[in-house]
Amino acid sequence: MDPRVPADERILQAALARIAVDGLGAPLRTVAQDAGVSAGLIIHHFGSREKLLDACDQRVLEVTQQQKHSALTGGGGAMLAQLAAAEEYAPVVGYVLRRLQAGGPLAQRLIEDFVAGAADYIEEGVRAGVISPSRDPEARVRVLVHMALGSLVLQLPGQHSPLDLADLPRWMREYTDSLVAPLLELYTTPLLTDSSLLETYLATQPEPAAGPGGSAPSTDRSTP
Amino acid sequence: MDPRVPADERILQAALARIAVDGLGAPLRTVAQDAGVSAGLIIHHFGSREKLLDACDQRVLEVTQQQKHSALTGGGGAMLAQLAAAEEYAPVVGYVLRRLQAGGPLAQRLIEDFVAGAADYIEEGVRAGVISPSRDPEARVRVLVHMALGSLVLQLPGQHSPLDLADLPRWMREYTDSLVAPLLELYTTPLLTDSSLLETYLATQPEPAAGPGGSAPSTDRSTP
DNA sequence: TATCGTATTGAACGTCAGTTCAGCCGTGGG
DNA sequence: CCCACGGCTGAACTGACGTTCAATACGATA
Repeated sequence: MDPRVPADERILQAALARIAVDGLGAPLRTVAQDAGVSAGLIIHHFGSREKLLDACDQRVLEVTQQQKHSALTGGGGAMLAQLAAAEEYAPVVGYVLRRLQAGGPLAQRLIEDFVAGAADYIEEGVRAGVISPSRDPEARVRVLVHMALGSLVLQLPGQHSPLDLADLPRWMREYTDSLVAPLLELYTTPLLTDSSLLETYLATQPEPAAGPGGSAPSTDRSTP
Repeated sequence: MDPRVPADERILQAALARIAVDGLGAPLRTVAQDAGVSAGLIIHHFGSREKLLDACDQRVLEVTQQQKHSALTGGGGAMLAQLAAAEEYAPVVGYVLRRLQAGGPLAQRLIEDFVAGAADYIEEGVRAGVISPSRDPEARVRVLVHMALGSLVLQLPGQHSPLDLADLPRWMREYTDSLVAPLLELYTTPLLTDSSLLETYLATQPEPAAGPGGSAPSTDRSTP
């Protein structure tokens, strides 16, 4: 790899790409080889494997924060698709997908970020009159984002099958394309012909919670 | 564990439960301890760790096949919730969630099974008049199931955080409950106020594919 | 030039996990 | 009674991986 960029940066990028391809749990030595350095140097710069992953997480958050204004067209995952289209970001997107797949704190954090971003976008749509208002906008956005990201994660190859980074943009585009038609139909024509289900359900439920957190389940992630 | 049931069966059940709790990659020795046998005996009976997982997969398929007629109320994941409610099945459900999380062939297979099951259920709803017909029923079911299962998988704890089996029924119920209100709204009131998006999109697309496989992307799982 | 600190390496270490293997033990048949 | 055999164990082997460490190369500084 290009030795003009400092070793620690090379290591970070190699780690993002390698983990995107091989999944979390990619061996340190593999990352080292990709970066053209020894395994010991990674420890020297980052302290431990864990810390290296922390640095990757940090980098990811920087990139996604800076891209926050991106559109969430189509249900949520399209921001990722859009990012992945700029091929320099493919490693970051692949890493994000692997993180979402693996679960854990960063996954939750990223999901919340996506929810927040989508909330703004959806609200705009509501103001513009192209999206229906909701009784519980927070809960609705949460559901939409969970479904969009979740269905994307389900398409990932196994944790030990490689993810082809060069092919990632095409792959994501292909999948999101396959979703557009049924999603548009689903979001245009009501799935349920009878609104009595909703009404009777609402009749038995209290008003949607007003405070932050909405109707999400317990946030205790330790014993779900 | 009860020594009246044969050792190989005890091992299988221990493996299902332990993997549900600790994720795939739970050490053989841990499973062995749970089953009250030595690690060597697992190899003796199943040949290798890989083969043991194959046996678990087989067992899962038997259980889900036999439960195929279950309802998919609420969007798809509810079959799992229903199964998990019968606490003897909690290990199987946990194992399925771990498998879906990890991706790979069994995950794809299970998803396809769920799609098939949901297709029947949805079709019934359409005939009964409570669910709108679709231009592309297969694609619609696929999207619904992917979204339902995907959002569920996203809620799982990290692969190395334990999943509390005893709490699984309550946990799943809590999550699906939190989905009911926004989902009912989403499926009763059109999200998009204007059908022109759908119409203009359909105008640029050919008829939905008629053959099996629908509008799914390439089925090549090796290099997505 | 001498020196010091930083970057970097390659070998070695400890651990963990899957697998192998030699043997033990109880049971049923000769 | 003896023995063979299948279930079963525990120790040992092997490979992978994170981490440590002593040694080296290099560049800045006095």
